[in-house]
Amino acid sequence: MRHHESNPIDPEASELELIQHLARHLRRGSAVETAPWGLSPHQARALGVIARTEGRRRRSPEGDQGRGLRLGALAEWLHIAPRSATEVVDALEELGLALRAPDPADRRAVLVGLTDRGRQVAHEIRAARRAQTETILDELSAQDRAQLRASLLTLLEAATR
Amino acid sequence: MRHHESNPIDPEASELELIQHLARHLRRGSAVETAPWGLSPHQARALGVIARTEGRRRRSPEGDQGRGLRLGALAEWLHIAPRSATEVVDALEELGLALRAPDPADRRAVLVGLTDRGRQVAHEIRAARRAQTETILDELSAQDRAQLRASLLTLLEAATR
DNA sequence: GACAGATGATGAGGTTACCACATTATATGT
DNA sequence: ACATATAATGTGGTAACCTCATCATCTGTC
Repeated sequence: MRHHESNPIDPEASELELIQHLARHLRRGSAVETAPWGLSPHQARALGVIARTEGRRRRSPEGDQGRGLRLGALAEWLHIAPRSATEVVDALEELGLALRAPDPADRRAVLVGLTDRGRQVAHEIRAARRAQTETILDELSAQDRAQLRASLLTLLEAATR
Repeated sequence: MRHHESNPIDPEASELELIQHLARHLRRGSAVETAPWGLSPHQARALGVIARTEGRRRRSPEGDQGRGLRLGALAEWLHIAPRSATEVVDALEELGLALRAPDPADRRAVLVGLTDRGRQVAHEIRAARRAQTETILDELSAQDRAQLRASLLTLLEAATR
């Protein structure tokens, strides 16, 4: 008798435990997914955040100046300690995807921006990830999904209080 | 100007990203929570799984024999590699909460069971965790919560396929 | 009933994603 | 002008995983 039972789910697990299981699987999944670019999931996430804030900071007509996100701000977006942001930026810089530049407004601070290649990779990964993400999320109806998002935001708020 | 902005949530984050944020917070939270017993969250989870399977395996009238969960089975419940189950059991054994015993049915295998203290700690932690968990989950209506559970199970299935 | 191949646990060694604390440079309020 | 706060980072650590190799044991087949 060979019952494989590859993926048992404890029926007594709370919703929070399910979230943790799921997060683990997602991490594994996205590790595979971002491997082609040589990025860990964490690095990919950071790249994405930098790209998005660059995007939000609409390209002003001329200047490259002013581009960039403070390390501390990146840490906040990623919900990690500032020290950990340093690390992830180190990695992205070594990969030639990000650049540090001094903040002209505060010489203690550092602004992180993307290289051209960084922007390109961010774009590619975003597309790939969106595809894979949607594959999973498409299991839910739009309504369920909206509901899920709302619940998650509620829980996030409760958990961080 | 001191805008603290302690907990920004990226409006473009997908539901899956929210799940990952939340999981991280939960891990931190439960680290604090299980600290009084000197257990990491991971260890506490393992303890819980062992306790539950012991529970399910209803105490047969007489014997202590037959108690215990294979390491491999524990790994499956926890969704980790067998090697990692070895580690967590090492830790629980060192803490005097679990015991290894040879499986009479297969001499390669090892059965993990709880010590009396292990059972007690499992019980205490379970109560404490349930309280804290409920504090968070109580932010949701019963209906939202059921809906959340259903969505999570759907996603879990999709993610592990 | 012997033996090839599968399986259970574990040793060895590695990685990722964090953390706190101390330090240094700079900024800021009084 | 100076105490205090803040930004990033060096140092050093941890938890929670992993793979691959190994060894003991089991199982099916001939």
